[in-house]
Amino acid sequence: MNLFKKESMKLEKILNISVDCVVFGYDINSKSLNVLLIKRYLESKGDVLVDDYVLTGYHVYTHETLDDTATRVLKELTGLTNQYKKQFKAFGNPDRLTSEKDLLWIENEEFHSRTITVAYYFLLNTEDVSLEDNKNNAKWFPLKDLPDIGFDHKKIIKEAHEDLKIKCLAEPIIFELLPDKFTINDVQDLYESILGIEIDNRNFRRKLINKKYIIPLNEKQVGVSKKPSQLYMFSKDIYEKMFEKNYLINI
Amino acid sequence: MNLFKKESMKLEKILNISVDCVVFGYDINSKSLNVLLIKRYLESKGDVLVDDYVLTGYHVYTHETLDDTATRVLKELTGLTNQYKKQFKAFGNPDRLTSEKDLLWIENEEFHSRTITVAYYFLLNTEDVSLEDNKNNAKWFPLKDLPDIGFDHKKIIKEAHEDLKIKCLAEPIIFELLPDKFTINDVQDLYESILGIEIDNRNFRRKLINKKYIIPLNEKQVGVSKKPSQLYMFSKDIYEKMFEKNYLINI
DNA sequence: TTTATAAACGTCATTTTTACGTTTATTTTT
DNA sequence: AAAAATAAACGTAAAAATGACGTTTATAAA
Repeated sequence: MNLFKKESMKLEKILNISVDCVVFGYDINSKSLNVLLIKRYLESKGDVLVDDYVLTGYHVYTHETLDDTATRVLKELTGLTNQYKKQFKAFGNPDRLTSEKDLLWIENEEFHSRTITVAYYFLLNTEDVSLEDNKNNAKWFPLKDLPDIGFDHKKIIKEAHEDLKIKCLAEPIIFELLPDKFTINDVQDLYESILGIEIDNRNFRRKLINKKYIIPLNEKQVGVSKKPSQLYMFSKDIYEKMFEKNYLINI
Repeated sequence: MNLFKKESMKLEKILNISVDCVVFGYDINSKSLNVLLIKRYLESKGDVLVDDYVLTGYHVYTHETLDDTATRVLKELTGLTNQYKKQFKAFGNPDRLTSEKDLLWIENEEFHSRTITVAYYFLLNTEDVSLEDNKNNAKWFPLKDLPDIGFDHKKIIKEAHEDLKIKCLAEPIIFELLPDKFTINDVQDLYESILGIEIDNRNFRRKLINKKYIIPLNEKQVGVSKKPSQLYMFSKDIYEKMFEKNYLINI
């Protein structure tokens, strides 16, 4: 988006179309795959009417692309702009926002109950996000221990996770969730978190170390008790240069 | 969709949301992967204003799911209702319907220029569709030799094809494009059409024959010159029973 | 100095893939 | 009726990848 556009065009929302973002963040210390959610709270006359969490999202503006909407939404919540982003599905069931809580919430907001949302997921590592004084009461939740979630966002998170599972097997997007310098075990732990499986460390290590784009650094972990492990980085450049589509039919 | 809904609810279109369908059909005789397109023709005072092809699609009704819209659109064009269907992407660039021809067309129609479309693809075999006296002038075109195409539908077809390429490597959707009885070479030809690669017949044949869900029939091809080949069928049942998610990390 | 432990390396059998050569069954031609 | 042509189908051996383990090593803590 350029400034010209921003200033000269009215920011006109499309009231029945939104983008919702599943922000996945991996916490390398707790080895937890997390989702960033924002608080939805409404009370009236002392009664708590709505108190749960939802995905971050917003309407699409008439002048912007869906990708731009997603980018904007992530930026507003986290300040980040260059994270891996994938549009994975549109959700448009007529009853998707029709629970009692959702209707109460919508009354207070400026959007239709019959809204179709285009869902994206983002990949980043938890440490890159500062949640100090964010207006939305955003909070990380482990994917395995989600709170009460509004709208149809639980379903959206589940489908994002399914897409991520498939995608991380075929593309090196796993590194988007890790810091620049990581250990082989970090990668394994993350795969195990995403896929919900156990992997043999010795075989996994061999496989990864043999990749030319997994580059050992002249550094080791510091501040760990026990043997500190070797740090590696992922070279996207090398990956892309050596990449040739592998048409392995695997049915 | 049930009759009750159909009769009691007004069919109210959401004017800025549509579903477009990329109908892939494989023609086993010509070994051609085809796309079903409908004619878009407009003239005024003897001048031909618009004359090209587009995907079949329609608005989403307020009371129906996106999946239902796609199913409805396919049925109206082909009469078919049980084909493999996949929602693969939403397209919502603000300029996606703003070429001169598109604007002329839209004037005559009942939808917004700022429409977001949710794109699906369907898989079937060309022979299952009868195009006799269809109102839309629908026609099959080889994916490799598409005509002049309106809106952003060329892009949509391209992305559908990319999704199909990836998907057919990991799931047995290839059989959705073939007749019930097929030869090993049919499957190979189809993979080659979709992926645009050449496959070693001897290795491919061995691989496929060893699958328990590829079942040899007591039948051979008839009416071919040269050695007639063995016919096989695909058993979805067996596939699903023996299936266990294979978490092969392939990056 | 010893101990505990996670990291890192090694081995071998099995399976899968790759890259070819050969045989077989059928139709068409002679 | 035999021969020729050809697509279908089968076979083999080397190389690569995987799976299932056992062993060694480097470090911090005891």
